[in-house]
Amino acid sequence: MGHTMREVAKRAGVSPATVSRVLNKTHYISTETEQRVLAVVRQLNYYKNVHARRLATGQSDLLGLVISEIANPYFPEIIRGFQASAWDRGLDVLLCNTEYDQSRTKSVIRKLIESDVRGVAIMTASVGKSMTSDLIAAGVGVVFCNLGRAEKLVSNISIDYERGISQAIEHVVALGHRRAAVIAGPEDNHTAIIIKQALVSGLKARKLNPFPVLESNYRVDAGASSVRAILSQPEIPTVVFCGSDLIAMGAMSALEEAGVRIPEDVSVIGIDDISFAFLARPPLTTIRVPRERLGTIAFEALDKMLKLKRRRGDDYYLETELVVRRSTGEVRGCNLESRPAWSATVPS
Amino acid sequence: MGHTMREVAKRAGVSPATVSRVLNKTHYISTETEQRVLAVVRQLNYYKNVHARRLATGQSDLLGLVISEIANPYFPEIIRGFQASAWDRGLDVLLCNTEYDQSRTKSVIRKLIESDVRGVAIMTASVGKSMTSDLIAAGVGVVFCNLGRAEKLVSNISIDYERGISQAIEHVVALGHRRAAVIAGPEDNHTAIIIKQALVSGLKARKLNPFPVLESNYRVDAGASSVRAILSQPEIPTVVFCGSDLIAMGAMSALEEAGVRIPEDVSVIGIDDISFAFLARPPLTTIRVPRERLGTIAFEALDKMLKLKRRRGDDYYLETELVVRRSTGEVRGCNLESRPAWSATVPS
DNA sequence: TTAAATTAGGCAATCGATTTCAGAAACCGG
DNA sequence: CCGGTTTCTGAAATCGATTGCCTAATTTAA
Repeated sequence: MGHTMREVAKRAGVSPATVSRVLNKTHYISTETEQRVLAVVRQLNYYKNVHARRLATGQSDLLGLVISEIANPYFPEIIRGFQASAWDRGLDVLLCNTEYDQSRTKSVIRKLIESDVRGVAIMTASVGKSMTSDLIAAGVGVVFCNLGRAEKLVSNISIDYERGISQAIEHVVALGHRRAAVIAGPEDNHTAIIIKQALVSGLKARKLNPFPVLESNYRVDAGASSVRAILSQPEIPTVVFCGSDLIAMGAMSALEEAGVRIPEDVSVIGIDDISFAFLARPPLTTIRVPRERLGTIAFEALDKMLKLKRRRGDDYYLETELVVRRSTGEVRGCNLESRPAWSATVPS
Repeated sequence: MGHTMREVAKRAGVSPATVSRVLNKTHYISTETEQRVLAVVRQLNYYKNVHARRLATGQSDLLGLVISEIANPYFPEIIRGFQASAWDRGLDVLLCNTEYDQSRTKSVIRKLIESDVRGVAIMTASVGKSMTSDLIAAGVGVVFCNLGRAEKLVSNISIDYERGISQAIEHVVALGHRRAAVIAGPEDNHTAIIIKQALVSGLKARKLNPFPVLESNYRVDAGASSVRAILSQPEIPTVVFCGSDLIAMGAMSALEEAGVRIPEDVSVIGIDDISFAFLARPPLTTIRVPRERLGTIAFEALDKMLKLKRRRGDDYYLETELVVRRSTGEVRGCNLESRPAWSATVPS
């Protein structure tokens, strides 16, 4: 296929060593030779072989980024932030999705080690910390999101959900809400658990005892059955806190289909601020998680850790904040007589 | 960091060659030796180095997938289809985004060649065919979407928009619509152009002269200014065809903010059927493009082409179909008196 | 019983670039 | 004009795995 460095060297009348030095600017080379070499490179349309390079240098200008699922709208901004930073430093990114599958996760990690990546950002919360011991053992730096604390070769980025959540609670309290429900993410995801706990304890602290507290998944149709369960309660909440925007949009969709108006009858709040949150009807009030920044910081955490001789990681923190749109509104007078009508339209 | 094959060989009392053969199952090895080697591999927690492997074999179990932007919800399903198929065959995928940037596209292609990928799927329509001549020259197989025809080392997948579009037109005609507008995608994207032409000619064929025919981009806030332009016309269309779901959702959002009801006042139709289309309010009637399948076929096209000795590509075709949801409805009596009210609410 | 075939596994070249070491050429102050 | 730098370049080892060629040992066939 392509030409080798040796060929370039021959045609330019120099040694391969010189070609390498010209291409990598790693040594004094006379301008004349340099030009000659570059001319041949252009003429031959020469491409260097990264595999050979990586083998020779023992370094692999590669970083791993592990997410759970490419179709989940939570991830694109993270990927973009991470990739952009990596590219700036001349590093490449190997994007891996676990598809929520254990064995697949294992082989993804194996692939990353075999590829001799310099570091790995694990941005999905469905990967147990234990699965990564092989990475550490192989000397690969790791950065987590919401999982454990910094140690050797491990950094962690904690997202402070409390702040955004307490803003959100103040917001709905100010609007007069007294009855709140929670639809949290799946139990096997530790970020979902953190969010749920923050939601429940924050609500309790304001004497809004959330009920019911349900669990959902991260699929697009999530929230529908939860909404059904909520609407079948004797007392319907006036505001529903959702563990993610996806859940919130699913919930809004199901609520509307049941004839419940948002925010007149029920307010809905999401978490993440995915790009579609503002295209939702009504535009979704949500707690923004700075995901592009999360990706950037994940890169920087790795970069810093790998530059250090003793490769101790750091702890990073990221704030969240409330974004008020139109899915939340003042609670209306307690018109309980309209409730039976909703119940009637709810599929059994 | 990790151990080398030589170490494994030494400990197992065999030659590196044997270890390689055991690991790759490429030669007769006695069960006994095999077990001994595998035991050492486990004990040492040995990982093979893919770079060395690729260099030695001159083959790179790597495929490239070029998209324009990870945040665009058009791509996730394509990526998933492509990646899944590749994984099944033991191949890895290098995901590259052009970010709609020429120079970035160039360096992405360079990277792919340097990585010695076996083939590349170019699924963005913002890459000119000319940019890929280097790939062909390097002997890398390429598969396009909606771009040119099959030739040596080149396959193409054509998406047949006509079918879905004509279904959509029949649909709105049946609902009594006579005035249609079009908001197409950006002019620098040839898929957008194809769609626009199909839309306009299909409409004309049914004597629905579309007006106005506007151009938008693929950003989330697209369509807003187009909607403004449409609402300021003396005659407002009863149905708006959009060049993508993203545009459609932006348009719906802007329409609703202007006090126009969907579908009572204006019907909206999108293209793609992205995952959010059915979470839109109202759920979006759209023309489904089978994107996961597109990814799968892209892989198969490459796989087949690269297996052939004379590496001629093939032409593939993909059908589209109308998905009717609730953003389209019967046209109402011509209540022109309500038009000035809308205009009044439109920001100038 | 001997030739041929099959099975097992080692030796060493190879892939394509990087990099250490060392040598040649040019330059410079004294 | 000479020893000492400085600047430029080449030879060759190296990275870690693969694989063609070969040798032995064992089995099979004739």
